[in-house]
Amino acid sequence: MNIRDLVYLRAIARHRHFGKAAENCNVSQPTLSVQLQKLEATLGVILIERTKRAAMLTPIGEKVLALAEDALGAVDAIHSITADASDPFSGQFRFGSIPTISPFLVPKVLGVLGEKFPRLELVFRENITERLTEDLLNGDLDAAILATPTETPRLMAIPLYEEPLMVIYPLGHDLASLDDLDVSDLPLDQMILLTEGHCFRDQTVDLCRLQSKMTLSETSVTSLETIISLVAAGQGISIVPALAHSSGWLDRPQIGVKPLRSKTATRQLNLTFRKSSPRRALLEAVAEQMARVLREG
Amino acid sequence: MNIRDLVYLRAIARHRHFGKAAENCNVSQPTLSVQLQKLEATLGVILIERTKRAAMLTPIGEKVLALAEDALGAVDAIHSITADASDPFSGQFRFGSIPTISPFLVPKVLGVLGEKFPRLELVFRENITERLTEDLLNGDLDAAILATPTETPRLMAIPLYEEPLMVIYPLGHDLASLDDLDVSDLPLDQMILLTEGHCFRDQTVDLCRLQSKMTLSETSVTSLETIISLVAAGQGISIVPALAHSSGWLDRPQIGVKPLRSKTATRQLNLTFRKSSPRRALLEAVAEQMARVLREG
DNA sequence: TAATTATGATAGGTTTTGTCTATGAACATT
DNA sequence: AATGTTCATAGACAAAACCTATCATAATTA
Repeated sequence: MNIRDLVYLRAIARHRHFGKAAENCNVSQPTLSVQLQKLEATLGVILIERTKRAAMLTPIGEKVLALAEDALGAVDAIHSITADASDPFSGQFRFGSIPTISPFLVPKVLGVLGEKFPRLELVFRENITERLTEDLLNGDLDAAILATPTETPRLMAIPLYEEPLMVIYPLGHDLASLDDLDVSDLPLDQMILLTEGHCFRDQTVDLCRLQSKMTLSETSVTSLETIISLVAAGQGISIVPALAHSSGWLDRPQIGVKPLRSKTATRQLNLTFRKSSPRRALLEAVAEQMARVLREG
Repeated sequence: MNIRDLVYLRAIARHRHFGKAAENCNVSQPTLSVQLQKLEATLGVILIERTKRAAMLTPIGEKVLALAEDALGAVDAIHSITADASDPFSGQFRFGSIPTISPFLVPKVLGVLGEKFPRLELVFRENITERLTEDLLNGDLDAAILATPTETPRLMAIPLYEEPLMVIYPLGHDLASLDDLDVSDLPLDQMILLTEGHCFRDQTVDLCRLQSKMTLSETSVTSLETIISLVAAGQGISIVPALAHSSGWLDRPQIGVKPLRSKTATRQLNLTFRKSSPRRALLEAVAEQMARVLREG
């Protein structure tokens, strides 16, 4: 059976006339005759009672027509939702980011994207890199802002921003007197870290292990906010992403902030998504907006 | 768009794999690839995100699939109701008969048809010939038991029974002494007739005008039952169909019954229906049962 | 009653669509 | 690097839909 046949049936039922129905369907009258006969043959039932005066539905034809209208309604609905969705900048856009980025970036990004792509329905989800990657792979997420290069073969990334890292310390700390900080200058035993699972912890730890021989502290907390509070309370020092500074999170009287000199003391923010994603154009446009927000603040 | 394409979409969505879906649909994998691409092209939307690992639905694909399932459900329903209805002795059978037949015939006919055709859903409607003919023509009725030959060109009839006519009179009436009655023997001024619209009135009047010069009475009532009551009360005589007699309606102590001698004093009962009716087999079987009931009582 | 008109069915040929096999390209796994 | 898996592409072939021309039958009109 063909959807076209159901359209023909509907037309014949409405016009009660093969010729007019054919005209309405933009086909010839024999086409309609033949196709309806085929439909009737496949169903094993006479749907239309033919007269020279009027073609009328049989009782079973009425029932079939009612169901055909249901089917055609669903098909029409498919056409209408896909017509809307053929605009690449419409529909849901589900993206995530990691906890060490989202508080500084996402509020602004949501605002800008909402303004630039008003037909886009934005859905945001915060999680650690591992979970976001899973969600990307199984299709629950369209994109994620990550700070780690994509190792998963099915994913790819557009670079957004190379973010410097900053040292924060209590104002009275020895570090306050040094001008140009390097990792080797840091008292690593005083370092407050994020707990396992945060990619930013791994990056910090790698950086320290690479550039300093001092033993790392084992103090760890679950959020940058807690780190900042502890530093403000004079409980240690830490390394935080520059965005935390430019977003005003470090504007506290008890905290000093200094950049790290090393060129490797940065993290690379990327917009990561499936290589197979059919929404490349949208993803690139979104990445461009995000990069602009990051550059221009 | 083709219903088959929706089946393919569903299969790919379920198996998340073109090859397995193709196997499931009994077609080759390229067929599925090509057809899905065509579907996506006509809709202007990517429905499936292809990976070497799994083929997964895009968000719009999910929505389209949901609607496709609706459409396929309706199509399945069409197949299932038509499979049931392909039995010619199933479904609704809507028939009617005129008031001067139905009380004697329909109770028995309903019983017999219900027994012989248990899958048939019988719907009965009593009305005068004119209304029944209208209902036949516009398709609201499948058949009607009428006592008039079909004049309408689009209708045809199967003869059921040639029914004699009987004279009824009050027991003390003059007619009681005559043996073999003819219309010309009847005192037409005492005749009680049915009201206009009943074909049986017309037939009676025609018969009397043809075979007698006496002026007809103008007394008329709306039912045979009233006629019988009036005759029983000694208010006149009448002509009634033989079925009224054989059905026991005339078994009253005050009423005498005699047949009319004339060979034209009969009415022909027919099963009338549209020439174009697609249910010829059923109609003929039904007519046969009705004729049997009429013959065998 | 006969001619005319209207309607749906049928036949034969053309175009469009669907399907197959064979093969290719991209990626994942060994 | 080699192998295997997966979907896409190409070209040939088959099926289906469609069109024009024509027919048969019924309804209408002369």
